[in-house]
Amino acid sequence: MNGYERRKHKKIEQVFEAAFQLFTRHGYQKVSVNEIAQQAGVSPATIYNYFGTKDQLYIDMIMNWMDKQLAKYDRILESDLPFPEKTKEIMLLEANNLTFLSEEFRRIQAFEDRGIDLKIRQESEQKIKGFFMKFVALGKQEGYIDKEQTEEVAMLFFTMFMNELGRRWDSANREFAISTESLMELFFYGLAGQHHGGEQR
Amino acid sequence: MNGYERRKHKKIEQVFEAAFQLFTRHGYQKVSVNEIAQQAGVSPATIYNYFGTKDQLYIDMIMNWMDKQLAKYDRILESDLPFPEKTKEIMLLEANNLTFLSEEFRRIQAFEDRGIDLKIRQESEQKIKGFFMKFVALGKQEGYIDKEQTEEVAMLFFTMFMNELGRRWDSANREFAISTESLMELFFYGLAGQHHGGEQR
Amino acid sequence: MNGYERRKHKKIEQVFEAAFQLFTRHGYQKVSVNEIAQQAGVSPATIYNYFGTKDQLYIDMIMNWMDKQLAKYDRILESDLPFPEKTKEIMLLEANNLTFLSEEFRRIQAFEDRGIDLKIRQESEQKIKGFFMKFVALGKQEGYIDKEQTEEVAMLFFTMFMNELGRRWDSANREFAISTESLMELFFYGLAGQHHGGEQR
Amino acid sequence: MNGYERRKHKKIEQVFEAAFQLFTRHGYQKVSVNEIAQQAGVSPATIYNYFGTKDQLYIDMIMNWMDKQLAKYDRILESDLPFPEKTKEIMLLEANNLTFLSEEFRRIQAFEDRGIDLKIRQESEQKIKGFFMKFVALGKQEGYIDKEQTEEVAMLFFTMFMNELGRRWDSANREFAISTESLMELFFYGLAGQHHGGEQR
DNA sequence: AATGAATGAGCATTCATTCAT
DNA sequence: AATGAATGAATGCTCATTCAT
Repeated sequence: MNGYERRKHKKIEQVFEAAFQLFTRHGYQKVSVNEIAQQAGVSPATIYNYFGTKDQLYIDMIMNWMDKQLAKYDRILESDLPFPEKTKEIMLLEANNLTFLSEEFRRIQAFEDRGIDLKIRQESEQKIKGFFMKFVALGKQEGYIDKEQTEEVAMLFFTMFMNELGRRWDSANREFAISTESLMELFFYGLAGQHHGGEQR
Repeated sequence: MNGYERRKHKKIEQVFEAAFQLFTRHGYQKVSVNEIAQQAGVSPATIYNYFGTKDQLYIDMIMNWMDKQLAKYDRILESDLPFPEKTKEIMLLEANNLTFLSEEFRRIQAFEDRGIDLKIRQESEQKIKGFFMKFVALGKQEGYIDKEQTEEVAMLFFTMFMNELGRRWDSANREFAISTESLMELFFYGLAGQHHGGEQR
Repeated sequence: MNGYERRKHKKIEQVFEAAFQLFTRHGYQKVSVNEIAQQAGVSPATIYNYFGTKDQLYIDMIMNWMDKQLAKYDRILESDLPFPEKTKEIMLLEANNLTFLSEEFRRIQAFEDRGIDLKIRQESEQKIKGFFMKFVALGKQEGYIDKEQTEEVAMLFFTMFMNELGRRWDSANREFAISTESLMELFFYGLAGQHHGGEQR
Repeated sequence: MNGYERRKHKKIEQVFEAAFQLFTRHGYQKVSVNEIAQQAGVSPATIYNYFGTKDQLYIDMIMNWMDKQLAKYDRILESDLPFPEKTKEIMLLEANNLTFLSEEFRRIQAFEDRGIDLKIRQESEQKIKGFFMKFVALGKQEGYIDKEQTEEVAMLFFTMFMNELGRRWDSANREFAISTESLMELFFYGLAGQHHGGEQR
């Protein structure tokens, strides 16, 4: 990377950071490109030079952010912790960011019809899936996940929890924080609890 | 109700319906009051006569909608179905609406500081809680919910599922629909599944 | 006046009073007909039944108010006070209303092109002029007004003072109140003061 | 000033001019920002880029205009004319603008509570006061203003005349124009006239 | 390559006025 | 005679985007 490219890269990073902060704090619609430009210390025109549209800036920023997150999770997965600890770790580590991730995923779908570069998306989704496959496989292997469970269902269940945790985290200061113990309990054994027999139903 | 009031009531309902459709389809920010007015067949000024602001229209519409939903759920709760069937029914019946409900709840909090009529909100929240209390009590009584479980945690868990179902429903046409069987299974017995012993951990 | 007419008259008076209060406090443009209707305890439609337009309401209200004011001033003129006292009395009595009167007069001119009933205006102007003629004649007779002075010029001078007094009165609570002594002094003897010789110029 | 700044400055001047014309002709409320933009040959957004609000545009425009006026008056004060001539000159020179100046001053006070930049205002008021001090001092020195007169009262009296002149000028085409001779006479010697003895009162 | 300046289309909101009852 | 309800047109202001430099 020469001088030009380094500066360019740095500006892009500044834009990503400003965009992330503002979008997560106030939502996509409430943040103007000019605000982002100002906070990033560049001109709005520069943003358009790089990203073309506000939508594209948004998407690129998410992708960038997601890559960073997944790298973190991978590191945890490869650590020596027992499975439930890894789970808790990942869930809690960035819980306050997770709502953002999942909600934005849906939003991205709304953009699709505008000719977004699908390759990047699919690539990222591939990465997410890769992470989950590893996660579920590990859980099964260590006996914490029913072997009959498909990866897809487990993935859904896991993200569901992450989302919810993110939500609770966010509003924690307000009404109630949930005990992570109860949460793990629910995660692994459901509403019926750990000690249910099999007689119902 | 005389002629005036009947017409007034009808117009309000038309506005609620148009607002619901448009807001759920395109999101709060993307829908203009004029659009709603047009679709409802009234003038924008009429909307402002009734609701005062776009925010308030939004909130009132949600409250109205929520009341209707809860009435439906209540009816199901009071039916003769077995508990898991009731659960499934409620979760699925209006699954496509549920994302909306839960996401909007959070959004409403953002309005709070603008002097929203708290009474109405609290009243509605009371109703929701009332429904959950009944639901959880029933589940415990019929042995499907661990008696140690608090209402709050159960409530969280339930809404979490509803949200997720709503989400999947929405994108069902695309990649994967989840089997409701797996879902119920997860709901009651968690990731570890129905037949786990107690030996792990 | 029978029952109908009495009620009608009363409503009109209520409207006049509300309109006067609101217009003087907030200005013509900032006050809506609906506000006036509400404060007067009638429906906006009623106002339109009586006055036809906002403009006309405005004009009628001014005329009504002016008649009442002039009646007061007439009573003072006919009293036994010495001329400067009468002058001071009239200037101060309703000083806080005067700004309104004079400023609105100009505003009325802006309405003219919309076919306002000129008769009423001219009639009122006639009354004002009548009052001034009496006032100036009295002043001359008692030696307080230079006999060479025309009525028109004296009238202008007098209203100028009234206006200014109104203004100062209004902002009195804020910066400076002017001494009525200085004012009277200026009124009768100008900037050069009472004791000027004739040597300048 | 480079190319950018020159163009920017020019646009601002265009906006000031359009705003001045329209506001003075039709009043603050009757003129829309879009109209000003159109007459100035810029987009409404440009106006908002520079001024932020209609209120602020208004205030800035007044301040700009006032500075220009005061510069003119200063030049007259420093000329070789005798004092009454200077007075007449200043009063008449821009008489048609004066109503505007004084009336708007009051209006500006109404803006105060909205966080207007007080520094600019105070600075301008300082300038006005500076002009008056000079004016009154000169008048006293040349024997046209009673040495007992305070600056404040003299200032009030002077602006009162300016206002009234402005008013008459405006409606000059209609009913009566006032002779500047009479006016000067009144200004210096009041209603009692130049030749009054001291025997009244 | 980067930017300051400019914009047009759009949005929430208001208000004088009308009309069915 | 009086009104509650309804409205269309207008207004202040915003923002994604473009363009001259």
